Amino acid sequence: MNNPTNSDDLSLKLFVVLTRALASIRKRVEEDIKCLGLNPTEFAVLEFIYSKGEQPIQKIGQKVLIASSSITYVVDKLEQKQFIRRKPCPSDRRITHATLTDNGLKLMDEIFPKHKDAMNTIFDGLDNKEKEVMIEQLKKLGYHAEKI
Amino acid sequence: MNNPTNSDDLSLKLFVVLTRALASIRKRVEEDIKCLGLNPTEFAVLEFIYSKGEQPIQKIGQKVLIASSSITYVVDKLEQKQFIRRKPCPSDRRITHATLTDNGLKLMDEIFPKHKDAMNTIFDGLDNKEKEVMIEQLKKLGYHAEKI
DNA sequence: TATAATTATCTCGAATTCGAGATAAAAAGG
DNA sequence: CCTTTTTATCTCGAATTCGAGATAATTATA
Repeated sequence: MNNPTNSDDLSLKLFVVLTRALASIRKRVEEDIKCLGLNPTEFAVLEFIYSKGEQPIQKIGQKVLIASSSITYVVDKLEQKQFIRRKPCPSDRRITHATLTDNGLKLMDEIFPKHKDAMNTIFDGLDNKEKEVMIEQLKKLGYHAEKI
Repeated sequence: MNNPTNSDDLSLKLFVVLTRALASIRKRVEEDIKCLGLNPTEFAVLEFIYSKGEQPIQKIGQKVLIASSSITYVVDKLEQKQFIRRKPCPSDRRITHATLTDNGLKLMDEIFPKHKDAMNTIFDGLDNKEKEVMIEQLKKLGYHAEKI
């Protein structure tokens, strides 16, 4: 327990535990989503447009952390599934917006509340206070890793 | 700050922060590794064999959390790079072990200490006490998500 | 023992992601 | 106004991962 070599490997161990915990969590989140014929990236894109309204494709990519070539692919898929539509921007012809179709809006109105419930179930291993603490600590970790 | 709607979305927020923090961290870890011509999965496989000695391919897959078809692919790559070698198991002819080559052992002897240093730098946003707390909380989260 | 179930690995095709580079439009600098 | 730089999106090919199913060996069961 208080083995002196322990502190050497705390970072390694934290990395492993972090990776595994998020893998377990993702598995559950994915289960919640894939029965709708969506993968996590597609859901994240819909979620972003749902909360912020129509968005330039490039902004979406930044938000869901994927490369520009990948966001093109995801938007293609969502357009095929009729959940979003591309809409050229009148004031800047480089920009294409993605906007929810009626279909997409109806879908999100229906599934988003359920999704939040599912998330609360998945994260029920911690109480609210613990979640708040972990959010702060993760931000610290993330900021630090970002600016190294 | 103490907005009453806050607690509703704590799980959602924790998921986002968790995802982003790990993404930032992974970017750094990947930088540390890719200059060796390895990707994170390949490194994890080498790390596992390095610490545990030669292992059945299937055990490696379990440890690094990838599907059986993927571990075949990764072991192929590492064999091409001459860092590991396949070795049939004499007592069970279904099993193939993967073992480090001299090359692979030399590589790991050289890079593993450096890797640990890099990890300590990456995780330097938290002190040891905070890391220990986070490890425990993440385990709770992971166990819970696992057994839902 | 013969049959069924399980286990370990592999093959194959599909899905998702990336990076490099193309194209086109807008902005900045002279 | 012309050139250069930046920005937004897309195309293409490669890398990585997965799931379904094949094969072969081992173990369990009738």
